[in-house]
Amino acid sequence: MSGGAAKAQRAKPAAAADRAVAPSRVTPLKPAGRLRRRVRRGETLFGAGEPFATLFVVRVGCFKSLASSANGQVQVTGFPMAGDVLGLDGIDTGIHQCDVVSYDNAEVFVLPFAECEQWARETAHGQRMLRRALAREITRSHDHMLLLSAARAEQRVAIFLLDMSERYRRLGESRSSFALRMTRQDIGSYLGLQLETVSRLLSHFQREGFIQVQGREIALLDFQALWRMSGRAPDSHRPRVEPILDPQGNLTVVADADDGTARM
Amino acid sequence: MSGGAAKAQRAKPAAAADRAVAPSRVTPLKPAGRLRRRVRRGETLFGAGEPFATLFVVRVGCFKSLASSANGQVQVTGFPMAGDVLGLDGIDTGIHQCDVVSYDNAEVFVLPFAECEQWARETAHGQRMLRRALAREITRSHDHMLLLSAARAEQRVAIFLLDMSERYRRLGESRSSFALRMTRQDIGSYLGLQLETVSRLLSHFQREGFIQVQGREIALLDFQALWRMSGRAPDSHRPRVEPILDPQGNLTVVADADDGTARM
DNA sequence: CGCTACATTGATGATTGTCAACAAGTGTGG
DNA sequence: CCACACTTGTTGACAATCATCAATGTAGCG
Repeated sequence: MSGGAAKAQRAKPAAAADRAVAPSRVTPLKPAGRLRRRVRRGETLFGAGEPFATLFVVRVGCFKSLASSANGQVQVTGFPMAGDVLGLDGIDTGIHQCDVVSYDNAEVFVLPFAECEQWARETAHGQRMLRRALAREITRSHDHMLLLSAARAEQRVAIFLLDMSERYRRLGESRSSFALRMTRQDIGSYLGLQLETVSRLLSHFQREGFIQVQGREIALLDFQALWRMSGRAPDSHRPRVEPILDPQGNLTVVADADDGTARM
Repeated sequence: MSGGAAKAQRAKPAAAADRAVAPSRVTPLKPAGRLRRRVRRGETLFGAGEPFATLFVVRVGCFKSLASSANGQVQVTGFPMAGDVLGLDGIDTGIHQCDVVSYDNAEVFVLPFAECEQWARETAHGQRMLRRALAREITRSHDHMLLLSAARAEQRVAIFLLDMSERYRRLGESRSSFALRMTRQDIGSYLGLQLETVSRLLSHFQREGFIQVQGREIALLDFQALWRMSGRAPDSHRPRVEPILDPQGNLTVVADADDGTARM
């Protein structure tokens, strides 16, 4: 289905390739930025074991990424949303290590990895982008490992809520009222908890007046209390990250003034 | 001390740089491979918050890497040993996110990141090496996250023992008898357990006859039983990784036949 | 409307953390 | 050489957190 749509778009890279230089400093990424793929609710963008060929950048929608161990257990490792890069896990071995499944009818940019490599080789900015995407994934993992090994259930859920809030805020939506896309089970898997524990703690937070819950509709009422529960400082800002999407949802690159080889 | 030694070696990159082409297919990496740094027992190779300038490859010794969260809690994220790459966590932000501390009197290769970047830009192999080092870190993290969120204490310890065994084997040492370098507390931190739990389970495995423990001296007696405890399949081999050190402990690169730009 | 997936809540127990005491090993200084 | 402090490791008793099992409620969807 949408796999067919993707194929149809993949069939015309040459056509996209001959749009040559763009003069502005911030330019849409070409030709890769032209390739898009729609992913329908519940559909798998790529699966573990499949050969790795392209990276993706989420344009709209929310996904879950699943890491599965040899013995067959599965864990949600993240909830990629607009602006996040997908597929990095395949770079090492050439085989995807994760499943990525869409919660919504989503749309992603398709970045054939061969082009990414060339872009990285030819431009300092491309190199930096790719490398940072990888490194950020590492620090993200470390943060999550800390949560999984040290934080208590109450903290985990509070951190999850604050994290989602912050991500929605960055996407220009409300930070205090949003609809979660994922089930309690997926949240639990992500946080290393059982779904019942997640449900109980959400109810608990609601009784305390910190949040309001109605199924997947969440309203954060008392950020200070949530920060207190989370055991973190409210000002524990991650270093600022240059967004990969412009406000219109287009893939952008910042051309380097000092980069003579940047001629894509 | 060892910082001084490193500085003295850093002072002569030009001298090393003019050794031109090596004819063999496997060549020592130059000039970066010439730079080494000694790290003494208990010394910090680099610390979180320090500016990132170089990558390291462990030549001899065993380290622990520590991730610390904003609220001050610390977790051991790994036990880097010979052949492992250190410092990748600094690439994203330019600031190290981890502390890395040596258990032994160790020695590392110093790879100034500017040179790594150039190497990556100029050679396909360099690019691949760097990217794979990053991506491998990601899959390693995912594996560990699975362990932290799903495995029970018994499984974690069994997995830890089998993992250490496999790593010693790859370094050419015995896979069934080795001396751990780290304390029970560090093992516990790494596995998301209390030190008492680690100690108890080691004792338990010994009573069952799976292993023999004498402080940090470990002998694995029944691999099959350990695999059973671990809940994993014995054949769950990670895809083979080209080693970064040759048997003599020198840093090596494999020259690409198909890489015209590989002229370092 | 009924099926199905998802969510909530309660009761119970297992796993593991916490606290505490003690043993063994190591290094230091008198 | 011994006494001493200090770190590390072991083991036990107990408590707390969270998983498990089970029942019920609710919302979406053909």
